[in-house]
Amino acid sequence: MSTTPPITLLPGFPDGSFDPTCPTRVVLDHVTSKWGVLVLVALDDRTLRWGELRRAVQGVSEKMLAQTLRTLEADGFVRRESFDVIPPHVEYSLTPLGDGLVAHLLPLLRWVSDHATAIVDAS
Amino acid sequence: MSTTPPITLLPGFPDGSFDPTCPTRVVLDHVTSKWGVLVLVALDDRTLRWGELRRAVQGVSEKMLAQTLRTLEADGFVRRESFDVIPPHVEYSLTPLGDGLVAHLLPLLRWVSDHATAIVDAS
DNA sequence: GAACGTACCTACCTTTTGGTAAGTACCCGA
DNA sequence: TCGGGTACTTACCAAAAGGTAGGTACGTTC
Repeated sequence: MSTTPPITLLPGFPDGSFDPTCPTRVVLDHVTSKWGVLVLVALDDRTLRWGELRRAVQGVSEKMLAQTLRTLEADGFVRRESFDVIPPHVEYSLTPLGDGLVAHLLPLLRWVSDHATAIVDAS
Repeated sequence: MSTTPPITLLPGFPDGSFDPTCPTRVVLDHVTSKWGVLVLVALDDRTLRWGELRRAVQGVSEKMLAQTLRTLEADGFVRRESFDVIPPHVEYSLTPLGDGLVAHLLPLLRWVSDHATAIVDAS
């Protein structure tokens, strides 16, 4: 009660999701990075090659796609399978962990997609 | 079939959520901005004052909190109520639209929170 | 009367993010 | 042999994001 009131953390998240050093923050930043959501949702229920991903996630640069994929792969959301053939062939898909994440991202993106026009028009 | 194959857009999102100029992208960027998710979830089911929000969303600077709140208010997710008293008193809460959004953000944050430690440890 | 709390805003500077363009290595079709 | 397609990486630069520190205005408390 003396310096800063110890009252306000966050109900329902007693584990410290709101602590800046918490792993939740790190993972949340990866997922909600500029291209994270789009790449993950693009891979929902299907396997795509590098070039297909680029065309699916319109506007992403090669550099950003590579960086995003590396992060998501390191987190265990995306599986990269490389076939050692002469014109390179690489396939990207979701891991079971990625499936679990995307199950929550899809309804979110759907909701945003449904309301976006009204929201932008109003502001 | 001639230049770039017209095959790959995104199934389930024929409206153009993956077009860089689409409103969905704009709103998604606001919501998934560094502090957007945290601020929105902090306001779930309760009204907070400026100072309470700062303490709740640990690590946010005043500048960023103000900027985030202005964006979310302009989008119609957050309501700002200012009482014209001499020590300033301002309350922030979710609008019905904000409620709808947070309904999807909560399970996402819960999932991330539940898996974050394992994910970070593995990478 | 000095400090503190309220809710901000502004200028300045640094850090991070992201885009562009080029390069790599190999093969295939024209 | 020239260009195109495959899947990237790297260097360089611009833009955006974000932090710090200060200021504002007023009243209450010490």
